[in-house]
Amino acid sequence: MNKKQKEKLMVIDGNSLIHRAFYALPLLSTKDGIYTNGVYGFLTMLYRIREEYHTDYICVAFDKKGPTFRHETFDSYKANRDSTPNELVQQFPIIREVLSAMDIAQLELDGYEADDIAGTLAQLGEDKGMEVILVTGDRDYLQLASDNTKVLITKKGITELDEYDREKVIEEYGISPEQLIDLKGLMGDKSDNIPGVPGIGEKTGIKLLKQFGTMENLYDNIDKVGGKKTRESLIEHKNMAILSKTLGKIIRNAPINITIEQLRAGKPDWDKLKELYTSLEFNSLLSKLPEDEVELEEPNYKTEYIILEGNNFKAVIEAIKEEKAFYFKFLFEDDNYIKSPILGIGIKVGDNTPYYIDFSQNRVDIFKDEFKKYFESEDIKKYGHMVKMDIFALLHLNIDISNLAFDSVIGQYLLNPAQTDYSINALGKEYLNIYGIDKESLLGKGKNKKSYKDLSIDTRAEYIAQSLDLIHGVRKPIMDKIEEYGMDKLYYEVELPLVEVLANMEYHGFTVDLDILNSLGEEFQAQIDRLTEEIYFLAGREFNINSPKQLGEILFDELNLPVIKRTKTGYSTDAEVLDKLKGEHEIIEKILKYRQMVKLKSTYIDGLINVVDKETNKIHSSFNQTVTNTGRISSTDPNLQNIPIKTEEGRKIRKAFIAKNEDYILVDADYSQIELRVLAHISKDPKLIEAFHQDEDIHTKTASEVFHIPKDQVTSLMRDRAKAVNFGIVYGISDYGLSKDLNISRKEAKEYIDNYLKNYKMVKKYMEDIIKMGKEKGYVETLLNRRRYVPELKSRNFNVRSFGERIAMNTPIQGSAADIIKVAMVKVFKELNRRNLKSRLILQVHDELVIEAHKQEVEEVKTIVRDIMENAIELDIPLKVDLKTGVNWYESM
DNA sequence: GCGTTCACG
DNA sequence: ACGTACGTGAACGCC
Repeated sequence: MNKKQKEKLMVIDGNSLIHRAFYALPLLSTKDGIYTNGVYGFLTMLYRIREEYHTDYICVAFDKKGPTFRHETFDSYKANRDSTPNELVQQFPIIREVLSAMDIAQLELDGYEADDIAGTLAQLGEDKGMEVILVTGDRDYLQLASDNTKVLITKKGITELDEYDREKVIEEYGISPEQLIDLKGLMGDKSDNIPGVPGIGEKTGIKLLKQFGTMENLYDNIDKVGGKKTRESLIEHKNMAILSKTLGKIIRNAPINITIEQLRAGKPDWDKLKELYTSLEFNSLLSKLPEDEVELEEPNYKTEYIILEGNNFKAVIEAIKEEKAFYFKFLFEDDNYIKSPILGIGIKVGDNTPYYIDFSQNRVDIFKDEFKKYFESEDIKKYGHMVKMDIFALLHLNIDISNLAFDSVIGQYLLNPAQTDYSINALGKEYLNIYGIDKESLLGKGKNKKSYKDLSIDTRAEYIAQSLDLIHGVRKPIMDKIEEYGMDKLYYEVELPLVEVLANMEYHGFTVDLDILNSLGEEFQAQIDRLTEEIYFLAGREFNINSPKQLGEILFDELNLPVIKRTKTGYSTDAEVLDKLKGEHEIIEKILKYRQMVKLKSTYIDGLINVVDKETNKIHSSFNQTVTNTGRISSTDPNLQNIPIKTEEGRKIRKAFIAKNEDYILVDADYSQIELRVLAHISKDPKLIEAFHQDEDIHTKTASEVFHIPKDQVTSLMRDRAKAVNFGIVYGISDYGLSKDLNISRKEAKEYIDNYLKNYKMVKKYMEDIIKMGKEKGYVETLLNRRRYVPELKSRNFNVRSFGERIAMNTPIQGSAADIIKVAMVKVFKELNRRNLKSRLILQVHDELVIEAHKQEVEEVKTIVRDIMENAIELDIPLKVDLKTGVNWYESM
């Protein structure tokens, strides 16, 4: 069957929500005295709801002024209602204007109320097989709840909503949505002045309906009603009961003249909305409007440039010597600089017009002859953007850069590590309001995307020149902020020098043995083939085991295994679920094994073989310095930071990672428990500090504290659990997370955590303080003043806020550990160079460095690396490094 | 292009 | 009452 996503319709009761907003908020007004609290509250709710429930169709229903059929049926309907206060009446036209600007349909109907419109549209929607969402503050709507219609009712205030479907109504009231109409007939409704039957309230009403089902059936069997008084009242007020039921029933077939298609969510008039929000002084809503329109995206900056031909470099070189600094940027054929030839270079000095040297016709040699010494000069500063690319090019040209003084990407990353676009155009927009030449308009996209080499030399020059102008423009504002935030040390001593280290790691690469990868691949493939047959046999048919959807059908529809968990698209079949199903069917273990093997084969065997340079047998990963929110480095194409180690089969892949030739060997240095040591230092917890000074086994120690038992009686199960507790502490603990990890009850998990925090009191205090500080300042910091902003801490949404709290607890720990190893990397790199050693740093895996060491240098390298890593940053606890050597990465770990 | 799953620290 | 562990990247299915 075609399971197309159902279309969704939302109907909002305008009157109800505006009333709710008006009474929930203080009487706000603009400086001109226009009351706005109802409008503001309504719009806040509207934004909130639309964020959570994305619907294809939306409309707002209003009550029509004047009498309705209910007044005609019953004179005193709503007779006791206070009239709407004038302060609120004024606000209705404003709301209507805003809704028009949003292009949201508004419906009203002579003789009917908003709920009748909602009821009718819900019926129409359900008939068309849609999912309907009704939003109101009026509990009478619950009679409309069904399997396909959800009713959202405002709880207290304006921010929280309860969601009801048929099941939830039954759960809460014990009777069905339809029976709520009968209930209203029996008990009446004070606010609408519907009388009902005197003496019958909610309790009695529900009891009666549970017994008799409907009001009609109740009267047919009136003798069976227990309680003399109730029975007599029912008989006496039978007419009123029936009338009340009629009044309370929401109409589902009102004569509305509209098709659902007309309610499709349209395109807002942004200018009009901006004008309205400005005049209403809704500043928080202004920020929800999209940034200034696309029209400004046209380039608004004209670049000048000079193309250097022949041998006339005198002017540039004089300027460089005079200024003692220059901006530079290489142009590659395409963005993948690791594989791509170099096309040319741009150079700019101070405010001067940028120069461009194209490398066609061997002009690269001329460039080298003229400029190498300035790149290598310690006295001349170099400024750039994404300088790692440029250093990569310089390494190709055998130029050894000195005095790198600015990289705009690195600067901006420190100012805001959460940013995703650090392109020079993005920075130009942010700092200079300059909209530069768009790369896409230059090269196109998709499969017809051009390469820079398809561009004329003039276009190449203009493009590079503009980048240089922008780098020049953003340098000062970025550096001012770096200094203002106290991050200059982190910038100049850690991040900027690290750029060169990473470029060298990428350039050098990690050698692999393809024979080993190939033969492991054959082993894995044989297992996959065998498992595939077995799984097909056990399932009774062939299917795509790799498709979670098809696998779900086999397991839960055909084999009828219990459903443990669902994803938003269907059954979940992840390892956690399969683990719980292990005892239920022998197919489960086969699937787990199959998944593991497929992962190893496709990602690590085929994936790695794909990226090996077949000339040199080397893999050149990219190490990205501006991706993570915490300060860690990431690795792509391929990711060398997640090569398997936890299972023996996977771990064997590391046998393929080798030193470049027989004169070399791998040295692997990893920090022992760096994050817990950092926690000890930051929290200053005396017990934790003492434990590390004694070099105790920290998980055993934790187990003995948490389980109140001497260390020599700690079992391996206890140690494993304590280890999980320690992880939890580092991640920002929650009993739920720990209980899931250990497969224990939340109560038990909470006991572990409480015990931990009772023992490590300063850790507890750290957790509380860091959350408080993060909330006050808006960000948290690492040991070296690296910042991460945590706006989530101020969220009113519990989940978002809790997430913020875990970020606040975890980031200083994870980020400080990242600071430490970065410092160590820079120092190791410099020291290997200073001593003119042949050994090279080739990989970092968060708490581990891999060095390809010359065999004659091994002992020296080990001493250097240990010394530098253990003393990278002075802390209250010792840092400990484990060192191993081996002919491959399997042996050296 | 997004969702699910799973590899690592 | 709420309902998740922190940080990443790649392969694959599916639309």
